[in-house]
Amino acid sequence: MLIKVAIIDDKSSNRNILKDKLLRHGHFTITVMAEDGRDFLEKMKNLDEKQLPDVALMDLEMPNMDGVDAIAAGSSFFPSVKFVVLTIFDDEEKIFKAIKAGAFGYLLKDESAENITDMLWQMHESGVGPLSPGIAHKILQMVQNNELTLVPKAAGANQKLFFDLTEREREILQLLVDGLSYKEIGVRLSISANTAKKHVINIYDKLHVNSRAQALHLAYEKGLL
Amino acid sequence: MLIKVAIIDDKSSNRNILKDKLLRHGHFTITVMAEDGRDFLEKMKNLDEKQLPDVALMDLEMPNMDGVDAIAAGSSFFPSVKFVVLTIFDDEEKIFKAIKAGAFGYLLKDESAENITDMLWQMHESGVGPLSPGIAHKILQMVQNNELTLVPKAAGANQKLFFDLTEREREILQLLVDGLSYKEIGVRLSISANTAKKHVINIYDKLHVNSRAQALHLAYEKGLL
DNA sequence: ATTTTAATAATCCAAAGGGATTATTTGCCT
DNA sequence: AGGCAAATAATCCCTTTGGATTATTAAAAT
Repeated sequence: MLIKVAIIDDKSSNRNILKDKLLRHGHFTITVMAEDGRDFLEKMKNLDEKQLPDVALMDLEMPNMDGVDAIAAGSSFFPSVKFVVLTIFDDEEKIFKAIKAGAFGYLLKDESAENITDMLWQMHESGVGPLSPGIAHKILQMVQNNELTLVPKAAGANQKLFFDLTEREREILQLLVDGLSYKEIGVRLSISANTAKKHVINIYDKLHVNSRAQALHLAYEKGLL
Repeated sequence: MLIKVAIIDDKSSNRNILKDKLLRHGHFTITVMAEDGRDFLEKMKNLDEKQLPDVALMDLEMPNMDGVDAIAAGSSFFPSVKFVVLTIFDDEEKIFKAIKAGAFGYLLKDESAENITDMLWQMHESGVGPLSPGIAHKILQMVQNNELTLVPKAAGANQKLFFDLTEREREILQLLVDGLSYKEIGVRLSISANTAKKHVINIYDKLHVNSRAQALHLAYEKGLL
C-alpha cells in the first residue's frame, strides 16, 4: 500500500527534488503538489477521497498563505491528513506555532534524503510523529526555560445528550459544522439540496435556533459532535 | 576520547546489562554506578574531576531518592553533566517533571541497545539532547492538547497565534460565534451593519474561508476565541 | 391494518450573506 | 510631515439561507 503524499513548497526545484526522493523510495506516491497554502487548499477541495493524501509535507514561508495557516486550516478541514513541516527554519516561534496549528511532525530540510523518507515511513508504521533531533532538543529547552508550562487539564464530565436529533440529522449537523452548503451536503449524501435544507430546518426547529452560526454554537458548546 | 557515563538504576541486572552494551560500543567508559538518587549524589561528591561523568543515565522510579529529584539536584550541583532519563515510563506527568528538573534527554528502555548507544553518541557529537520518538510524539501531543502552553514571556504581549486577526476582528469573530447577524453586530458595537460586514469579510480573507460556518469551525478547532 | 415518524423532494418568497470596490478618518511609526 | 494600517461606511450584484407549505415513500410502532 503506497503512502499518498502532498508536497507544498513555493520553489519548484524543492518540490521536484523531494518528489524524486520519495518516489525513489518505492513506498510513496505524490497526489498533490502545490506552490503555497492557498493553492494547496484549493486543490484539496477538488479532490476525491481516493486521492486524499495521508501526509502533507509543508514548507513554512510561502506567499499568499504560509505553512502555519495552511496547517491550521488544513488540519481542521482534513483531519485525516498528517501535516508534517519540512523547512529550514528552526526558531522556537515557528516550531511552537506550527505544532499549535496542528503539525504532526517537524522535519528540517538539512536532514538527509534517507532520513526524511525513513522518518515518514516510521511515522506510517508506528503512528508516531516525526521530529528532527534538533527540533526535539529545542522543544526540551523551551520546556526547561519555562517558555512552555503544564496546564492543568479541566476534567470535564463529557456527556452528550442530544436534542432528540435523528441519526440522519446528526450526520447533517456534522456537515454543517464542517462548513458545507446545502448543495455540497446534497452531493456528499447523494440527496437533493432541497432535502438537505429540509433536514437543516428540522434541526433548527429541534435546537430552537434559526441560523447556522447559532446551531454550530450549540453543537460546540453542548458537545453534540 | 571516551565518553564517561554514570548509570543510576535500582536493579543491578539493569545496570550490568546497560554497562555491557555501552562498553561493547567502544566509545564509552563507566565512571559511576549507583542504585538510587541518594547513592548517586553521594558517590558524585567523592569524585575527582577526572572521573566526573559526561552523561548520567537515570532511571526514574527508585527507592530513597527518585530520578526526578536526583536530576534536579544533580543538574544543579554538576552543571556539566548531561542527565538523560532511561526508563520504561512514558506518561506525560513523568516526562514533564523530568524535563523540568533538567533532563537533557529522555530515552525509553524498550529502545534497542544500538539505538541507545547511537543516540548517546549523537548527543556527544551534535550537543543535541536525545529523545525516543515516542516521547517526542507525546510532547507534541501535549502541546497540541493545550497541556503545554507558551508562557507569555513579555507580559502583555498579546498572543495572536495565527491568522493575525486584529483585536476588533477577534471581537467580531466572537459575535459571529454567538450567532449574531450583521445588523445585530452593528447594533451591539454601535457601528453600521455595513462596517460589521466589512470586518467579517476581512476575517474570512485572513482565515481563508468563505462562510460563517467555516469561520466558526476554524475558530473552535483552533481556539481563536 | 392503520397511524406515525423519518426521509425524500419541490416551490415560493423574503431576508441575509458573500464579494468587490471605493472612500473617509484616525492614530501610529519613522 | 508623510506613510501606513485599521476602522469606519456605502453601493452594487448575485448567491445562499431560512421559513412555510405540500407531497410521496418506506419503515416502525400501535
